[in-house]
Amino acid sequence: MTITQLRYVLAVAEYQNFTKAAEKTFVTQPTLSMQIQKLEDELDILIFDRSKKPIELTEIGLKIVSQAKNIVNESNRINDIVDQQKGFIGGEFKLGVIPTVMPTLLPMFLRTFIKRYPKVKLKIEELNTETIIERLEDGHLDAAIAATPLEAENIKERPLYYEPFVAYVPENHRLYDTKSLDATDLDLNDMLLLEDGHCFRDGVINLCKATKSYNDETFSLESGSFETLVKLSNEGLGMTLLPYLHTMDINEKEKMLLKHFNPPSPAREVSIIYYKSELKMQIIEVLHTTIAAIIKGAIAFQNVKIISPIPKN
Amino acid sequence: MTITQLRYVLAVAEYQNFTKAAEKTFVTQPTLSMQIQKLEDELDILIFDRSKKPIELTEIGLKIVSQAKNIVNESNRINDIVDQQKGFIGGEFKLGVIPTVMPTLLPMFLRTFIKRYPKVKLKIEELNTETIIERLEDGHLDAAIAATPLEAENIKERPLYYEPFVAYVPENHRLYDTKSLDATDLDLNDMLLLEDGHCFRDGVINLCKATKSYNDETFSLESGSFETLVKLSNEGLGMTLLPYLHTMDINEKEKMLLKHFNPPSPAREVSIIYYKSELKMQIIEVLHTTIAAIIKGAIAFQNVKIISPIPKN
DNA sequence: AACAATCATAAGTTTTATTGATGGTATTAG
DNA sequence: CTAATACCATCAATAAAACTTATGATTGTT
Repeated sequence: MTITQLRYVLAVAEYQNFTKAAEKTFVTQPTLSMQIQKLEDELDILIFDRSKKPIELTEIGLKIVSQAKNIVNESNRINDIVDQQKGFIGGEFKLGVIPTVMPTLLPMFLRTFIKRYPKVKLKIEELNTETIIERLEDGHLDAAIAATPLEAENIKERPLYYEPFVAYVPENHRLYDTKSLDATDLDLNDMLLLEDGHCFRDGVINLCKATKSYNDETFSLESGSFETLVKLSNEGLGMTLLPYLHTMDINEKEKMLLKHFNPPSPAREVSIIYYKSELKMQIIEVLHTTIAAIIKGAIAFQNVKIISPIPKN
Repeated sequence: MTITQLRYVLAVAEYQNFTKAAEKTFVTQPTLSMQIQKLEDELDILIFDRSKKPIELTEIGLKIVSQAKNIVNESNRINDIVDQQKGFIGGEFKLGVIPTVMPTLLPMFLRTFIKRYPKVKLKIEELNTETIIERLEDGHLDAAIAATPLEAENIKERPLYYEPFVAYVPENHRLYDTKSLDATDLDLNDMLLLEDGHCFRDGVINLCKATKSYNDETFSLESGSFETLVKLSNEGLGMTLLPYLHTMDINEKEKMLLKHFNPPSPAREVSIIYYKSELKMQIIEVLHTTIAAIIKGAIAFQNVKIISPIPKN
């Protein structure tokens, strides 16, 4: 049994296909066939049921894959240990970012980060929370930035900042003349939301549900970007909520229409999250430090109430 | 990096000597030199400081060894998984047993066990508790039978049975005429003990200390076997304590001199113990079942008070 | 100074991993 | 029903690696 063989097994298990797995592991298909057979011979069991299309794991194969992940993870950690000892911060690092954080946070810290840690080859991908968790678990992401708390079993979280929700209330809206705004004033029926799949949408729904009953079918208009949401709002289609950082780059006229909540303002917790194996922890560490430091200049400390990003019911 | 290389590193770290490590891993010394150098090159660090005699681990080498143990352990577990799936109970199994359990317990279960699990190649070694813990931690033992609780960090315990202490009181002893015997009646000053290093000795000392003050220097006579102890006792040199199972094979005349304690009788807890990695757990499982079942016929359930086998102070 | 112990190096051999070519089988499209 | 396709296994050849024996270098010991 070799670590290489275990890597091959993991690849085939993932792609359910020897040919694809071979590409991903940068060897030819016969190599995979032979090495996996060799392992199967050595253990005197079948890991894959090749009669099924696509290929399937056998009962014992499932257990072996699970253990193989352990072993491969633990062996990857040797490199981490060495890097840490050398004080080396570098190598490829795959970071996932949720859509509603991507455009505001990234420009703020990216320049600083790559200047400070030029040896880190950051690969950033915009993904929704669900996909992020999957990819953290299968090792396709090293870490991610998402709204928390997630209550995901194998995922650890380290909060970066707390971003208040800010209301954008157009002139014709029932709340336009309200001097002071509370979360309890919100009503899903006259509010514009992001389209399904955004955790910020779920956060807002949780926020409203917490205070009012609502009718599931009245969400009439939805969009994928806050920019569109603001424009739709200007057209008199309802108010909307924006994360604080997004309110910094709308124009002056529109800024007049922003209403901050009375403290404790509803807010989302934005964290760097990573798989429990804690691989590449040094890089996660410096990412955390860099982002947390930069955000401190942008969001003043406030009394906030964290809204869960997970859809309830 | 290969699992083999990691095994070599562990061997050299253990024996602090390439030549000896080579023997133990069944390869020649140049193989070790080359493979370890190759790993060091790949990681671009030095694992061993070869200038020291005997050879020493570097700072980073220490961390790598610790992680290598993880990896090797996890990879050994693959075989366990396969065996478990196959329902196979077999292979070499190294069991340590403390001296005061060895002669009574072993004859009781060994025949049954090897008959029931003929594929298990049991290697049994008599060792004191301290050595047992070391060997469990470095993987030279798979499990052991010892008096518990041990409060050893990386060792798990599963109690097998509770063995009462029985007093052997010769005719001239101050307690000879006592009808009912309590732990509080004991005094280290007129008692014969096993020589230093036996945990049964420590248990007895704990038992006495719990009730009476004592003088550390009065232990005048000590022996390595209960048989000798009984004979010395017959010579009028004091009473002694025996574990219950040892009282079953002394002669009839001597049996008259045995005094059982009033309940709750002081007793030792005898457990099967193993390293936290839980390798070869299937065999540990069946050992536990076999021994516990057999002992049930020999020791009736009693109200007992467990005495710690660990020397206090 | 000779010796022993111990690790490194070198050269040659054996073993293993990998590849490109090909074959067999099941599935799908025409 | 046949041709095409997708996909894994097998084979033979090659490249890479692991390992061995022999030997050298260094260090500490008698």
